[in-house]
Amino acid sequence: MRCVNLDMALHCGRLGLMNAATQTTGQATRERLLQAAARIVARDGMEAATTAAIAAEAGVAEGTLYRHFDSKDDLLIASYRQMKQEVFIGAGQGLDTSMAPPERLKLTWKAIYLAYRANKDAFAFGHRFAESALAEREGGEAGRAVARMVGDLRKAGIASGDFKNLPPDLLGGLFMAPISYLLKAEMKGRKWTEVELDAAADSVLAGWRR
Amino acid sequence: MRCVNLDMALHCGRLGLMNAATQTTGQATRERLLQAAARIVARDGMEAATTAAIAAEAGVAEGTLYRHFDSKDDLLIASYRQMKQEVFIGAGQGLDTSMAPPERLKLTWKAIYLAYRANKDAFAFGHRFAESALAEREGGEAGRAVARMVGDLRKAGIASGDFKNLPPDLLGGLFMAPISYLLKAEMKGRKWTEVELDAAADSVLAGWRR
DNA sequence: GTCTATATTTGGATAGAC
DNA sequence: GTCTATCCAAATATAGAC
Repeated sequence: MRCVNLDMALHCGRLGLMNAATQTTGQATRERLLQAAARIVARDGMEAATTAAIAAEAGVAEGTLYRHFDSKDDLLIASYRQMKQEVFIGAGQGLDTSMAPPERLKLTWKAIYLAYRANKDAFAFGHRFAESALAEREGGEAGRAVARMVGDLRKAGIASGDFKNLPPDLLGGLFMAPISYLLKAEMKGRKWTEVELDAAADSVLAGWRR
Repeated sequence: MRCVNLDMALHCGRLGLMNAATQTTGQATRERLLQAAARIVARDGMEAATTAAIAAEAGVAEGTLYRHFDSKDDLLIASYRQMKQEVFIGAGQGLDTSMAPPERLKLTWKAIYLAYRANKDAFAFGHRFAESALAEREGGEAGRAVARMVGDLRKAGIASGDFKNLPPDLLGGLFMAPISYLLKAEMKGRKWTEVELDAAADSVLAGWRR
């Protein structure tokens, strides 16, 4: 049972009655705050991510938040960076970079799509955060991993003569944009079949091909 | 000179000193509120669109807002619908539906892109609004015009044998997603050349082609 | 390191004069 | 229809006990 609000906190034994054993949970608390923030934004939007809501969702007191972060905004930014990191570690695993670029593009595209789909909360959070004014304070560091992945792919394909020689950011856009679009549709209830996903990957590939 | 804050309002003669001639500005005030809201969201994000900020930007008192809208949320929704309406009226004008589907796709794609680019505020506002929790209350009515435009195009191209027979929402996504992506990049300072835009339109077309 | 309690500011919305 | 003045609730952040 998770401690998500005051009532449940009673049952979880965390109402000012901590002993020496439970007091060394500093890192764990920080972690719970990061995840709580992401969960709330994903579920109810940036506006809903108040300090009170985040603390309640994490099962800690509001004041505790400020022991781990300087401000609410700092917490949200930290949460965003961590999420991006985790999703792309997952997506990058097991991708063979030695195969032919067209094939590799399709597999990479699907891998990123599936990584996000496996964690829709992460995607919803990321999207909402990115559209908020807070994104400007983040500095864009979080997106660098994606850019590198796509950039490597592009180089290989241009070298092999498979892909158009277009700027990396343009090809990156043509690659990532449909992923976002399809995932947003999924969040609204649309279920894409395997065939449709494959067709989408084919279309992205067709857009890159010479 | 526009009356955007209290100081300027002094010079514009609107501090409780309205006469018979200026009192019949009901519709104009409503209009200014709609535009003020959009401008603030575009510039500083949804979080910045407080009743105080909107009223100040429109050059009216905070209380006046509630003479024209039931709530702040209603005002934002109304503003969003009006913006979508206006942008797509602009984009749809002068498009020849009798030309060959591939050519027509490219021109339509560019027309929508340019319509948004001509009014970046509208695009920024639309995007931020769409990612907010408020979007769920809007009902999706605003997007129907786009769906129809793309749907007609798809039918013509399938009939002529030019396009793949994929679901309308999938093709719609492959069509619209790059537009959003490229515009967001422009808002961050990237300038797309004519050649690059044409290449992007070609890629979208390639994705639709059989 | 966490909690409770509280200070302070800001936000949405209303009342009533003109 | 608009303004001024105000109410009330909610939000961020801090203080101080344990």
